[in-house]
Amino acid sequence: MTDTDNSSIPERKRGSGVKMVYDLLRDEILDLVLPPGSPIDEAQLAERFKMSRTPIREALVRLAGEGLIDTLPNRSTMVSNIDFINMNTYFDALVLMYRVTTRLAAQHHRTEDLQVIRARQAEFAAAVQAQDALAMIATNAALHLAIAEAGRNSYFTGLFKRLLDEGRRILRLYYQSYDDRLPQRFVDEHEDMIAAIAARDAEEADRLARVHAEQIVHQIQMLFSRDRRLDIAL
Amino acid sequence: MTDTDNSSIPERKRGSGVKMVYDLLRDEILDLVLPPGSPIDEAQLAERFKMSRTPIREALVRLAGEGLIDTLPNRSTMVSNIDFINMNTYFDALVLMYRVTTRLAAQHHRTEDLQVIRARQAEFAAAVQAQDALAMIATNAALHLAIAEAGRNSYFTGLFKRLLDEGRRILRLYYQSYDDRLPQRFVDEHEDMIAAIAARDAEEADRLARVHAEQIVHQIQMLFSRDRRLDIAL
DNA sequence: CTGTCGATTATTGTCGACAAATAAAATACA
DNA sequence: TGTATTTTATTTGTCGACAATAATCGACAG
Repeated sequence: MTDTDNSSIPERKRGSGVKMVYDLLRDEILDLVLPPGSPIDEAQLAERFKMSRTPIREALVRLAGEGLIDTLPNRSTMVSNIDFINMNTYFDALVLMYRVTTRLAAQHHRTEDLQVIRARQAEFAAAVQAQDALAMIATNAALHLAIAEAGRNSYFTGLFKRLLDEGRRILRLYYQSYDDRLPQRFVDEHEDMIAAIAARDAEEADRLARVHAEQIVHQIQMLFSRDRRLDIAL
Repeated sequence: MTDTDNSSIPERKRGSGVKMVYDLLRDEILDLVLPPGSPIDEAQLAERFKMSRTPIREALVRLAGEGLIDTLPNRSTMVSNIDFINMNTYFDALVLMYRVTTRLAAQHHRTEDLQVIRARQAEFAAAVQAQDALAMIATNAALHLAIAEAGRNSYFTGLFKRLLDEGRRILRLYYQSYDDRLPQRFVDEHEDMIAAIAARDAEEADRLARVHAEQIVHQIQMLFSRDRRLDIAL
């Protein structure tokens, strides 16, 4: 698994290595390619990327800043665990952000925003049709971020993006539990939300977003209460 | 300003240097000791703290991750500017967090939480009495964080803490504009909020928090629209 | 006098090596 | 045979030096 051919990229630009390592590790962690608890070895990464430990270290510091890896002083560093204990508090925050961003979108969107939103919705529907779990996660996030953008509050958008990223691992578990048979229902709910936004009905948009979010959260909670094996596996 | 006597701490423990530099720079930035735009020189800091550039660099990476410093590649790094353009979006987020945390506190607090909250309120009142602006910022944040803790949602508490930290520089400008003659009104509003929490009246707690937050925001906006010199000064 | 080009300089990004710290292994001892 | 202690090994944290890059300064042409 360590024999990825990187001999084809012998030349790197100064300063690009950190970002490359950071992005790659981040994706691998969030997509559960590196499951929680996986050891992160600096020397190994240094060899793999043909660079010194210094830039590797910088990437790891950034990942640690986002809470994606845990570093015990002078000892090993590993992929951080998914916090199942505080999961409900996370979901509360997620529901709130769903509501707020959708409500603001209904209030402040412009006509051109709707085109972007509908395009994202079409992509999500396509992912659902194709039964591609990873694409569903990505396009769903893109759709809701497009809605958030239409709300014209960059701060909320940033918070929301952060929140979605943090939950990506949980969503990954959720969607893969579906075995890629998937919820057409989400597509319909999205359609209703978009309609409410277009009608500038803030209250209805808020309500629909709440129902939509709580429904997803409820299903995820069902999954984790039904299937305790996941706790052991991680 | 660079001749702080650090000769008295010749011995540092392995790994403590990064945290020391990080904490110090963070405080200096947030308290406007290092105003926005101040250059950050690695070599200078290395000499000042009698350590290599490597740990300095790690501290800077973390600060950059929080957006407190801006790093242009291969060139200088400086204290980041306060984002006055998106300030209103920040305030919206702040108001929302004030409301949510206070509402949750009314719903979920335990009796022992109230003791902590009242202690923080007393400290805030003392800071107001003493006309100590920095202490007011700190104790006000501590009070609202205590309320957030009582809401029993660690995720919201974390978000709120982050938000308050990010706004610390703006609040610093605000409070110092008061010339330390200060709003007894805030103390009273806090009292009302605490009473609503104690009575477990979520709606009233939410309403009071909203009024409280919007009132502060309004005053800050007044300050910045009245006093455009601040834009130039930074 | 002004603008462009090139050399100098200053600062960052990266490297390889060493030192400190901890865990694991090996050894001594009861 | 089991436990305590020493030794070894592995990995992290730190250092000083070097390489790359952009700003600065100055020479020179217009």
